[in-house]
Amino acid sequence: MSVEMATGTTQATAKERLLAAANELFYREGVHTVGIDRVIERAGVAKATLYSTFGSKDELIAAYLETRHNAMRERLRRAVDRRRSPRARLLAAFDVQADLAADESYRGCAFANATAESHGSSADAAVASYRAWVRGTFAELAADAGARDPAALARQLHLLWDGASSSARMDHDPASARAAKAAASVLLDAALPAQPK
Amino acid sequence: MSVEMATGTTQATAKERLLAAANELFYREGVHTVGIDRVIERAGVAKATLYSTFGSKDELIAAYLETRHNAMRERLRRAVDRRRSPRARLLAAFDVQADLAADESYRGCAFANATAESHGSSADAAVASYRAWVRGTFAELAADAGARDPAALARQLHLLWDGASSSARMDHDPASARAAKAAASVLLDAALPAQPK
DNA sequence: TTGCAAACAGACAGGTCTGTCTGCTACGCT
DNA sequence: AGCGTAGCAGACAGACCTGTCTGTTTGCAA
Repeated sequence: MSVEMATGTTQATAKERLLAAANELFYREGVHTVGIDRVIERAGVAKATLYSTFGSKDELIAAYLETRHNAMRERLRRAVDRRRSPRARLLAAFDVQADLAADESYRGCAFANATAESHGSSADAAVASYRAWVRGTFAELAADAGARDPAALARQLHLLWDGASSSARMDHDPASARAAKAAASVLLDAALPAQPK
Repeated sequence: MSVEMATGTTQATAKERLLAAANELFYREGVHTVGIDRVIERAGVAKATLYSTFGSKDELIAAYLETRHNAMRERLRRAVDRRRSPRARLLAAFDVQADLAADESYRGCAFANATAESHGSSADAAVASYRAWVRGTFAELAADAGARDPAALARQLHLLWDGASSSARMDHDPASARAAKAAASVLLDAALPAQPK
C-alpha cells in the first residue's frame, strides 16, 4: 500500500484521499478547528474507513504532519541540489520559504500551528522529528561550508527559519522570508571563513 | 473601574479575577482548548457575570491579549530603561525573552499561539496592534542607535524575536533566546556604524 | 428599613465533536 | 460462480461547548 500522495489520478486509495483532504483542511484552518466530518466529506470516504485506517484523529494528524515533513524534505533537497556554492546551499532554505510564502494560501509552519493547537498529542513525535531534521540539515550544510561552529550557526539559521514562517503568517507579508534571507546572509558573513561572494 | 491585573489583594473585582484566570488558563493550555466553564470556575465568578462583562468568549480572548500586551510593554520598557548604551537597549528585548523562557511555564508568544488556534476572530486587532508595537519599538531603538536603515534592522530583529519564542516553545529549550541575542548582536555589528563595544 | 444593583449558582437549549456500530455495495481472486 | 474484503452511508452515544435564563444572595445607600 502506497503512502505517497495522490498524483492526480482518480484511482487514489481511501488513505491517499484522506491524507490529501487532511493536508488541505488541516493546514488551511487548523487541526483543531476542522472536524472529522469535514475531512471525510472532502475525501469522499466513510467515517468507518477513516477509523479503520488511522485509528483516531490524533494519528491522522500525525500522518498529515509526516506527509508535510516528506514534502518539505523533498522540496529542500531539490533546492539545495540546484545550487553549487556552499553558501548558496545554506541559503537555499530561505529561497524555498520565500517561494512558499509568496502563495496567498501560505499559513506558516504546519508544525508550529499544530503544536500551538493541540497539547501533548501523538503529533509531538512528528514535530520533534521534523525539527531535528531541519536543524541537522542546516548543521550539515554549515559544516560543508566550513563554519567554525556548525551547530551554533545552524541554531541561528533555524531561529530565522522559524521567525520567517511565524512572521509571514501573522503579518500576511511574504517579504518576511526575503528579510530572513538577508539576515541569514549577514550571519554567514560572520560565521564563515572569508571568501569571495 | 480598574482594568489593572489583581495585585495580590483579595479585593479583586470580578473582571480582574476573570482576566487573571483567563491569563493563566488561556496561556497555558490555549484559548480554544480551555472552555468558559474552566475560566469561571477558576475565577470564582458566575457565568452570567462573564457574559455581562465581556459579551462573548471572543472578546474575553481579546481582553486577555490586551493585558498581555500591556504586561510585555511594561516589562520591556523597564528593561530598556535600565540600559544606557543604544546597543544594549536594542538587545534588551532578547534579555527579556531569555528571562521569560527560563521559566518552565513558558509557552511561547501568546499572540502567535492565539492566532494559530482561532481563525479571523476579534483577537486579530489585538495581535496586529501588538506586532506593530514590537516592530515600532525596535525601529525607534534602531534609529536611536544610528542604524543606517532602522526599518530594515527592526524587521530582522523582529524575525529573531519571533523565532526565539517559537523555537523555545517547540524545543522546550530556553537557550534559544540566548542564541537569538547572539545572532542579533551579529546583525547589529553589520547594521550600526562602527563603535567601541 | 427599604430598595436597588451587582454578582452568585446552576439548569437549560442548541450545536458540534469524536468514535462506534449496523447494514449495504461492489470489486477482485480463486 | 461464489466468497471475502474494502469501502460507503448514516444513525447513534456520550461528551463538551457557548450562550441564555431563572432564581437567590449580598452589600451599599437613601
